[in-house]
Amino acid sequence: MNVYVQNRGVSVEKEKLILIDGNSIASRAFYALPLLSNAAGLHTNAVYGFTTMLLRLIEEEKPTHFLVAFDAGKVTFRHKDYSEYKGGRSKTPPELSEQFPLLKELLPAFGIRQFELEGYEADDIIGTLTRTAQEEGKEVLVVSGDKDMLQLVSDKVTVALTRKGISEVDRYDPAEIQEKYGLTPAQIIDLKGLMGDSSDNIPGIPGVGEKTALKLLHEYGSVESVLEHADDMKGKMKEKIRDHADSARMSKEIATIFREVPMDTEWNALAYSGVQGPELAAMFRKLEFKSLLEKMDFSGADSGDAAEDADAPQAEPLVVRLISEDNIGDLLPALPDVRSIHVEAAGDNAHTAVIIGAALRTGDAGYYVPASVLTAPKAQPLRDWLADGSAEKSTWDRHRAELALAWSGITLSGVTFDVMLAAYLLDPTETSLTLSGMADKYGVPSVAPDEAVFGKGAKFRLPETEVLAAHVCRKADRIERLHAELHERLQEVEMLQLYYELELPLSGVLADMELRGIKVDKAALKQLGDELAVQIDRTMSEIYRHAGFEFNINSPKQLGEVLFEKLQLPVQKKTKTGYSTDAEVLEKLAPYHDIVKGILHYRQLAKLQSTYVEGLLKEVRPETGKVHTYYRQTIAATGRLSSQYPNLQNIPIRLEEGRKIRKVFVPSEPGWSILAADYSQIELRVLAHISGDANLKEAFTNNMDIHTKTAMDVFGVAESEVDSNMRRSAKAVNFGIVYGISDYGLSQNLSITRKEASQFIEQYFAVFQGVRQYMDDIVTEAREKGYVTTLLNRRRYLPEITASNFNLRSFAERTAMNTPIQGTAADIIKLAMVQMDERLKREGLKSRMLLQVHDELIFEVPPDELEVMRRLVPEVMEGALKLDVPLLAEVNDGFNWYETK
DNA sequence: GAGGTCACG
DNA sequence: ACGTACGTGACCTCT
Repeated sequence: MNVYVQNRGVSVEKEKLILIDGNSIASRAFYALPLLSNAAGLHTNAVYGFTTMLLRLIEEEKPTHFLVAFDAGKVTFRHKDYSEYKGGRSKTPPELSEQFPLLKELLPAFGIRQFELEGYEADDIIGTLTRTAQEEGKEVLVVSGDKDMLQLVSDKVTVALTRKGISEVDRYDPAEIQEKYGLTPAQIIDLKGLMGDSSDNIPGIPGVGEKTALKLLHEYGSVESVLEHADDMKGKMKEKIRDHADSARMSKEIATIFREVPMDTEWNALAYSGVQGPELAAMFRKLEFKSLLEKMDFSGADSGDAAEDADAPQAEPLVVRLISEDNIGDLLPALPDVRSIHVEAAGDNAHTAVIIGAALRTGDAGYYVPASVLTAPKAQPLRDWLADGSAEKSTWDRHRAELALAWSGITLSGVTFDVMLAAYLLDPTETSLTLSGMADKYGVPSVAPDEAVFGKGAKFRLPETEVLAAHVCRKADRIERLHAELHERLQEVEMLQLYYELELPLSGVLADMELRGIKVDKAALKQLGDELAVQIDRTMSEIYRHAGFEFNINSPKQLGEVLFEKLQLPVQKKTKTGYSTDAEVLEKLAPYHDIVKGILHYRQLAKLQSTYVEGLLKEVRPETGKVHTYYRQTIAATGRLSSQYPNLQNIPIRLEEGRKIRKVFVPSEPGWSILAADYSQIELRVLAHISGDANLKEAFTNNMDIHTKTAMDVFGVAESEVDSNMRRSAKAVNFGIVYGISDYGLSQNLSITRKEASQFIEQYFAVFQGVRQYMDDIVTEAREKGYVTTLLNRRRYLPEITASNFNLRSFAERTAMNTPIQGTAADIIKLAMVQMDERLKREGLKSRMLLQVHDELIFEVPPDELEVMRRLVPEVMEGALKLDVPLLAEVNDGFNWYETK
């Protein structure tokens, strides 16, 4: 809040000091946030949380004075009085302690003073400064996660305590402490004296918790007074207080913040005059706080290239030439010199993105061509150049550019390097894959983030033409620079083949598939929707009848109230925010009340209606009657594709009601067929290959039913003795193996005890010893190298594999086991797609590849090619990559997607 | 924008 | 003891 005081007609900002307990806030942030880390492997989550808090405080509080205090020294004066102080506290995890140096480096960039003194804790420093500030009549805000700080509150001193994580704080003034505890700030130490504090190993009076302590204080006022009146109490309480009187006195003393730390308390020494822009930007870059870099917009208005810090490379000024219909003649002679281009288009969905303009970078200038000029008749030579496969250019996201241009009737080819794809291969877990971010990450001159130039969401605006042109040209320039840099890095990690022979060609294949789209029978889909509407209506009435009133079934909150409060059904599971009502819970509740079946049915129908009928209908292009999904090649950490607008990789199949949705996906030409081919057990075959397990390899070489074979081995029975239950268990074990098995996960999945699950796993490893060896080896390898790879050398870094936190480390270990399997399967089908595309072209077939769903490919096929495609597709898929076990692809066709089963 | 739920491999 | 299976995207509610 910004407080102004009228002072002789001039508004003068009131002085305000913020004091932060550095250790407390860093540790709250550390435990509240996932364990982020930067490319150098340094963990940064506590620093990140700290940073967001600083930014918020500066923005909202407008402090004039600022200091962060830290604990210093392992032994404080408190230990002299009480040697057990903070005993039993688990020591600071290394992932947190390594962040303190970063934090102490960050604060100067914020322009914030910091202070620590051997033998004292942060709260003593803060206590001392609040005392002197208050004596001078200054206003203070103390920020901490430690309730002890409340003793410092006064009419001048407010204490803000973090609540659930660090995103929110509760502010306390004397009135609020009175309201919440019925105590004065000074009595907070009495409270501690009585109840103790297990986290600091302060004993208090055993058996006295917050409730009792408050009751005693409300009656007697202080620890001393409580002890004096011990005789007035009865029974156990009397004994407890008498037996632990010394403990209570000492606890109170320990909890009292020392406010006479020998230090400089000069007010002016704490003055705060704002952040050090370039230093802060440099720190954010080092820490890889990309979202903050973008939000802060360090580029400023003076110069577009001002974002660099001292050590970042400077770009020489770029000559920008604005192209119009009148001067397009100037551009044409320069085309042979163009090295990189950038197509700027607005919108997340590449198929509907609106082209803003394009920049072309030659040796000595950047040319900016607005969209209106791109499509003008006079720009035909430019469009011919864009479509010229022998005119080589590099891009950022060639796939997206190709789609956006195609919908404006412009062809893009000749892309020989795509910076975005390269950056993805170098780190497929990169979550904000932006050109601006990659420029900073890989040490080429900065470029402003798009958000800083355009704004985001509803605030999206085109800046004036000169600014826009300069920005897009600068992007083209950075693409050229990153091309050289990333090519070299790909070479260093031996990914050139993966890049040039698989990912880059695939991006073109994907664009072609998506532009073709798949035809949707809209009338049939609407018909399905009408039928669903009737059923949904009926199911809703039934649910309301059981409940006795109407409510929003879609609201988990309202549904929870109905089930667990109104109907008193037994609570099975809680979520962060309340009762869990997911399908697993509802299944368990079904025997208790008839309403539950209705809800399960309603959920199923509602999902189909909203996502697969209404959602899909919205995505059908009126012009073509088709849906054009947008495959994303740089999202999944394992190398898989993902699909959006609409997602065609999660169309229902498991339940018959949903599976009917597939009937509306039809060929785009009359008389043609849909043909689908899927890999059989590709992940387990991959596992057989990379683990080299003899038993597993033999099973696939003999083309056995793998789940039955697993059941035979795990249960030690003959094939004829494997019943459906045994096969089901074996199947679950196989899934578990692929996911990086744990006994707990398997026990959940099979509803068996952990012990039984553990025995299954043990049995499995006894007969598939090569698999066990692989699982052990891959985790060790991940720990040693910091990453795992697929068969085609796709790489995924796993910094958390060495975490001291059990959960984080276990997660990383399961990922180490799973990623080579899932990722190699992704490599294989991607290879098949590139090869399939070539074969279709080479053999002049009219059949078209339409979709990929992780382990299957879907085509539309004219009648006269059905026979050849039934043979060709499995042949290409099975031959995509040679493994130690055969790959098997099964093919089916029909007149719609549903019939390909 | 986050959280819950559920669709797929 | 810790508390999860691996990888995604869309829709809905609620803050």
